[in-house]
Amino acid sequence: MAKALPRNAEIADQLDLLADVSEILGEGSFRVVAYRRAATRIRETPGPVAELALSGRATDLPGVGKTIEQKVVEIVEDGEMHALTKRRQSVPEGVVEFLRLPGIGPKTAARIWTELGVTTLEGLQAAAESGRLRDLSGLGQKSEEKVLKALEAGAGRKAPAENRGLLGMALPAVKAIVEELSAHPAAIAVSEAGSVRRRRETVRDLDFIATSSDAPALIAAFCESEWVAEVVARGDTKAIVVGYQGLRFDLRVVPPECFGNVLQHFTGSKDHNVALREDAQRRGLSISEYGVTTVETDEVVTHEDEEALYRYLGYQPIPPELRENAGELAAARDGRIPALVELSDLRGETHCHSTWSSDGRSSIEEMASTAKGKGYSYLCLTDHSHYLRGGRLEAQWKEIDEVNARLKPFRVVRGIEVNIRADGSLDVDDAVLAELDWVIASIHTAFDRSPTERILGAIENPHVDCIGHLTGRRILKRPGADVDIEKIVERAAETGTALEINSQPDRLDLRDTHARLAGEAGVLVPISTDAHEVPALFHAELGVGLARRAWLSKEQVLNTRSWAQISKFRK
DNA sequence: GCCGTTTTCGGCCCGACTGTTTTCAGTCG
Repeated sequence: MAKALPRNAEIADQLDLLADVSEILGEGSFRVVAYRRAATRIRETPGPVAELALSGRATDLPGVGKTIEQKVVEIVEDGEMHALTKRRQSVPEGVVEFLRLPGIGPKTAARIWTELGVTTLEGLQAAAESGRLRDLSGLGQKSEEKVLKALEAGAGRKAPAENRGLLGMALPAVKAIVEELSAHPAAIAVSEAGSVRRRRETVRDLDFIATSSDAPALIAAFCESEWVAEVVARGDTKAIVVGYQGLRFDLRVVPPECFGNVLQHFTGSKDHNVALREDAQRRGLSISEYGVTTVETDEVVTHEDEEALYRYLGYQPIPPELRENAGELAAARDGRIPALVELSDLRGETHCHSTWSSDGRSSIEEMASTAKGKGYSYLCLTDHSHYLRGGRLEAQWKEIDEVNARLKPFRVVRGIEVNIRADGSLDVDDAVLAELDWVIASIHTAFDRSPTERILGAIENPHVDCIGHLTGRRILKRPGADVDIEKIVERAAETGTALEINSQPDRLDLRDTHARLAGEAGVLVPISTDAHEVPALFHAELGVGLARRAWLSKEQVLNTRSWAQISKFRK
């Protein structure tokens, strides 16, 4: 068997570590920024970057030049990045962990190491407790307290991802707060901001921007809401509170004339803003949250809304979901931002369950009438295959027919979710699959046993219409199968097999970069909920957010079509 | 180390906050 190529995440981690270590060693900061930028780009690339590097095409990625490409090749050919190996020999491992503590950056970490001789988190704790940390100029008692507090909370050892929550958990709260603040008499405009507005799959702090006729009154309403468990900070124009679910909410009230500038700034992403500002700077403009300054004349222009701001800077307005510095600025400059799919474009559900699956909690009729109430015209009922053996499939069809008779012209489609076994076979015979109107094939077990080959096998089956939750990941819990996304997308496109965006809050699978690749290849991507009960049908909104992050338009999303149109698309 | 609708060399986002300081470096988002 050929040597496995390093995953993009591993390459990116090594570059980030190289950046950390280099920074502690006091090396040129622009090189450090370059390492980090390349790491982010590589982490967000859907296909294997190692393969690109080997064929000399990694330099096509923005932020990756000849030198970094060579470093990737080193990982493949020598099993290590030499620059990293060399620097790690001079910097103790524990010193890198100092960087994760609040208030400690590379300069401070280096001084704790070289001036105090402390090289471990335990040593750092001891130094802080015995008051030796304040021996360093610039550090005092408060610094010691902050370090101790963070260490006691387990910081340093914890991966940053563990502090994040699912978008699906935060979004309902965010929408409720926007609604509540908007209804306040002192509110003029209220918007969500930050990563939740970009619909990132996980979020940490939740940001709101508002304009108001009476800022302190709006701040007061925010801080005194009944869902607030703790007020962390409260001023006249800014407040931070923590809700009972443990989420942190941050409200800023700003003057109406610069609402667009502030909202743009706090929506991010950081990388998008940096790239936007660099681009502007080359044209003699300086951008901040307060406005756009023409450097030569010192003239400042502010904007009440974001669209006007982007137009002033020479771009098409860029939807928040695209602001990740992944090509959106060049596209917006050339007028190539697509019209992204919207929730209201969906016309049906393509993956859901009922009480016919033992983990389902709602009846067929409950699911169907809810879908109908949402304005859908069809719902593919795709109960798990193993609950439909021994005549149960026919019995289920009888119930479907009865429901259809009652809900006409709404249609419940006879579908199934078949399991792709560990050996790659499907757990339902082809003869049975041939009788169904919609077949989803999914991996549910043995994610590490040749997942790519098993999925490709399912794609080749003439009865399989769609692959369910491609990688099987559970966000913040398990990483999902390491699939060869390019190969899968290619065969899916050639065979006319759909690849779903599964909207379950902890799945969101295809993930954004994979869905973007699928869309570019011409694969039709349904946005499904995989709902096992009525309320989960409303998770479609999360899938739509993901599809928008993947640059997908209405035309690229399968279930923006009628069932008659989809029937024609089937193999 | 990367990059170019002024550049293949000489640039590289912007401002707030913190803790420690009498003017600022480091950190953070």
